[in-house]
Amino acid sequence: MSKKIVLIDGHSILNRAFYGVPDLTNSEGLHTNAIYGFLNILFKILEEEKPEYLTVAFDVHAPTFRHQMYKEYKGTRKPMANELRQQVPVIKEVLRAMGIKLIEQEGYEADDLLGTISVLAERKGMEVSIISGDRDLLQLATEKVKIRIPKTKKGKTEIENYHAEDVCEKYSVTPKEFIDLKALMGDSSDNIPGVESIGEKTAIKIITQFHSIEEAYKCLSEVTPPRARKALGEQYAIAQMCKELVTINVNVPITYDFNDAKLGDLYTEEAYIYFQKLEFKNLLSRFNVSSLKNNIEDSFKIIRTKEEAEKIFLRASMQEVVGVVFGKNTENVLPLFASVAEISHIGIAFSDEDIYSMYIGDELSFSYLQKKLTELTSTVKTISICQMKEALKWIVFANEKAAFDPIIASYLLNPLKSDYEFEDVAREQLNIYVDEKLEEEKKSCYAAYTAYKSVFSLFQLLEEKKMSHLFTDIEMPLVFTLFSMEQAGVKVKAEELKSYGQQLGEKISELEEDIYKIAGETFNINSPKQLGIVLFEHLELPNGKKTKTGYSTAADVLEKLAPDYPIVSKILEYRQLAKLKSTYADGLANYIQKDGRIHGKFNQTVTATGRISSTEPNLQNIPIRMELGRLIRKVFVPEEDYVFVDADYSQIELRILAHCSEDESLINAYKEARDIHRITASQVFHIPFEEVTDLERRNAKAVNFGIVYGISSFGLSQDLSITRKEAAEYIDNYFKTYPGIKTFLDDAVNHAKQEGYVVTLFGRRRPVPELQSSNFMQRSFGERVAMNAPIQGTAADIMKIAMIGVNRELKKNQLKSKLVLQVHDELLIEAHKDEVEQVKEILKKEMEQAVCLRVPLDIDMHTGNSWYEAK
DNA sequence: TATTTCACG
DNA sequence: ACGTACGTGAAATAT
Repeated sequence: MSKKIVLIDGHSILNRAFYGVPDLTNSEGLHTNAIYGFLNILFKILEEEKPEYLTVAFDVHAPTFRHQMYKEYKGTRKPMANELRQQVPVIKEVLRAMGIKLIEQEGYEADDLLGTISVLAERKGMEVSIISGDRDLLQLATEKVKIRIPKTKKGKTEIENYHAEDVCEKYSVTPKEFIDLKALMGDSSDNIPGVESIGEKTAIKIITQFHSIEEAYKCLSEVTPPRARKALGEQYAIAQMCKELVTINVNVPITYDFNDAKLGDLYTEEAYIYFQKLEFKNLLSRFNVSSLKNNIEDSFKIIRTKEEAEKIFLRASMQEVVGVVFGKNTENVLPLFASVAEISHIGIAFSDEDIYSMYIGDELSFSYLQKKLTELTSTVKTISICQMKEALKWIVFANEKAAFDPIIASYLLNPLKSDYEFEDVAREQLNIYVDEKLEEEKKSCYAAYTAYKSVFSLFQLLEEKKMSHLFTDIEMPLVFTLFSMEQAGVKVKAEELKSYGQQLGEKISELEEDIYKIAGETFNINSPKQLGIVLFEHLELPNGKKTKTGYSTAADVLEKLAPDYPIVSKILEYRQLAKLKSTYADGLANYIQKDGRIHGKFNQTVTATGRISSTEPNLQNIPIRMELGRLIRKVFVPEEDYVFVDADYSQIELRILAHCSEDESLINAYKEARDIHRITASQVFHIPFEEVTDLERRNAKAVNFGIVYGISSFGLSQDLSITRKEAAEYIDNYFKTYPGIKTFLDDAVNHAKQEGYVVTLFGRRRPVPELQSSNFMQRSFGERVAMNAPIQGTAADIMKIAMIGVNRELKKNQLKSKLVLQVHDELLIEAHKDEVEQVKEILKKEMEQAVCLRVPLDIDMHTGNSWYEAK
C-alpha cells in the first residue's frame, strides 16, 4: 500500500471554520471559533484518512506578485475581521504544539506550496489529499491527488472529494483545463474578472473543444457563439492575466523533508495545555492523560496515622504558607447519613516536597485534624484554601487575616470567567494540568499543592495590578461575612407560603379556562412558541414580529395589545401568577430546611462588576414592584423575640457618579439633600424646582438611570416611549447641565479602549474585550459596559465594606442580631428586640461611613415583623 | 443544553 | 444599515 500525505490550506480552512462556527470566546475574551472549527475538520480528516504525513501551509503576509494582482481586484473585499486575525497565530502555535509540520514561504501563497509538495509526493508514489475551501485547487487533482472541500451545512461538515476524474465529471474538463476554464468564466468570489460575456456554459464549451485559451485564440474563427468569439478576441490579454492569477505554481524552490511531516502523537502535553487554555473541554477527552504525568506527583504521600500527622503539623506550623483542601466523601455514604460523614480526608501542602493526603480512619480522627488546623491558623501567616467559604464549615480560623482563597484572587484578576476551579488555577499559575478523572487522593494533593503554591504568584499579580488592598481588606474578610449570612439563613413561614401558592393556583386555573375559551382552543400558555402561533396566526392579532425563533410574546409587546384584546391582558395576568407560583411560592418552599429557614448561597466570584450574586434560591429577586408579588415578603419573618431591621442606600450609584465625575452641579444637588430626580428635571429642562411636573420628574429619573447604564438614545427612547431624536435631546441637555459627567463617561470609555479594562474606586477591574470587536453592536455594548462597570462596581465595593463593618460591630458588641440578607444596596438584619437601637446605629454608621465621598451617603431604614413590613 | 421570559437592584 | 439600555438567577419549553 502506498503511503499517504494530507496537505491543508491553513488560511482557507481557518476562514471556513470562522464563518461556519458560531462565535466562541474563552473566558479571557479570546475568540476561538475558527480554531475550534479548524481542529474539528482536522481531526475528522485524520480519522478518515489515517495518513502517515501531514503538512499545513499558510500564506505569509507579504505582498507577492499574485497577491498584488489579486489585491487590485480584491480591493472591495473587507479586511480580515479582528476576531479572525487574532486566531491565526494561535492556531499555528496549537498545531506546532501537536507536532504538526507547518510551512510558509515569503513570496509564495499557500496553494503554491501545497501544489509543489503534492507534485513531490506524487513523484514519490504517495497518495495525496489536499484540504482547502478554495476550488482553484481543483487544478491539482490527479489519479493520486485528491482535492477535498469541506462544506459546513447546518452545523455538520460534509466534504466534497475530487480526483481528476471527478473534476472531469463535474466540470467536463481535466484539472489542467480547469485553469483555463476558470480564467475564461471568472469567479466573483475570488474576484477573477474573466472574459466578459463568457459564462460557465460557454467557457466549458470552448475549453472542451480547444483545451486551452491559447489554442482557442489561435483558432479564433472557429470559436462560437460569435459573441464569445468577439469577446475573446478583444480580451485575450485579460484572459491570459486571469490564467496567470489562477495558475498554481508547482515549482516553488523549497526545502521540504517528508520526515519532518511524519505524524507523531498529536496529543502532547503542550497541546493539552493549549486546549485547556482555549477551553475546548470536549476535545480534551481525546488526550490519554495518564501518560502526561507531572513529576510533582512523586512528592505525594498518603498519611493514615496520628503519629505521622503530628510530625507533619509540627513542621507545617513553622511555615509561612500552607495550602489545605477538604476531601468530600462522595462514595460509600449511605444517603441517610450523608449529612454526617462528609469529609473523608484532607490534603495539606507547604513546600514542593511536603504534599500530603491525610485519611480519616481508626488511627486518625476528623476532630483531631480539625483541632490541628485551627492551631495552624494562629501560627502560620497564610492558610490558602480554594473555595474558602465552603471550607469554613470544617475549619475555624483563630486568625481570619491568615485566610487566602486562590479562587477569589483569580476572580479579581479575571472576573469574566464563569466558573473557577482549582484546576484552572493550577494551569494558569503553575502550568500544571490536572486530570479530571484522577484518583481522589492524588487530586487532593494537587488541590492542596495548588492552594499552597499559587499564593506567591497570585499575590504578586494582585500587587502589580494594585488589587492587593481590595483582596486583603475587602474580599477575604467578606468571605467570613457571607459565610455567617449563609449559616444564619432567613426564617420563612412554610404554611403561609403553601396557602399563598394554593390561592395562586386557583386563580391560575380560572384564567386558564378564560383564555382557552377566548382562543377557542387549548394550548400551553407557558410556551412562547404555541402562544405566538395562537395570538398572531390563529387570532390574527397585529404586529407579531421579533426574535429569531418566532414571534415575541414578551410583556412589552403584549402590553401594547392589551387595551384592545381582552385575551392579552388575561395572558399577562396568567404569566404574572404562574411566575409567582412556580418560582416563588413553590420554588422557595423547596428550600426551607428543617430549622424552618432558607440558607441561600451568596456567591462572591460570579459577577463581572463585583456584585454578589444569590442562588439556591435567589434571594435577591424576591418581588416588590407589584403588590401581589410583594405579598410574598410577608412569609420572610424574624425569629421570636426578634424583628427585622432593613436598611438600603439611597441612590448610591448616582452619588458615586457625582463623586467620581466631580461634577459641581450634581454634587451641589446632593448637598441640598432634596429630591434628586426633581432637581435634575428642574436643571435639565430649565424649570423652577416647584414647577416640575410628575412627567418631567419621571423623564429625568429615566435619564439618571440611563446614565448609569451607559446611556444611548435608543435605550432611553425605548424606556420613555419617545423618539430617538427626543431622547438624544434629553441626553444632550443632560450633558450640558452636567458637563463633568460627560467628561467622566468619555474618559471611562477611552481608558477601556487604551488599557482594555475599567476600574472602580477601590481598584477592582472589569476587562472590556468587546471594544476590540469589529462588530458595531459589540463595540457599542463595550462602551456602555465601560461607563456602567465603574459605577456599579464601586457601589458593590462600598456595600462590601459596609457589610464587613456591620458584621464586625455586631460581633464586637456580642450582639445576638445577625445579618441575614444582602440585596445589592440593601441589608436585612434579624435584630433581637433588646438590640434594635444598637443595630440601627451600627447600620447607619457602617453604611454611611463606609467611605467618605464628595457627597454624603444616605440610607433609608425601617423595622418590621416581616420583610414586607420592614421595607 | 439553549432559548425565552421575568423577578430583582 | 446595524438593533440595546447595566448586572444577575430560575423555571418552563423547545431542541
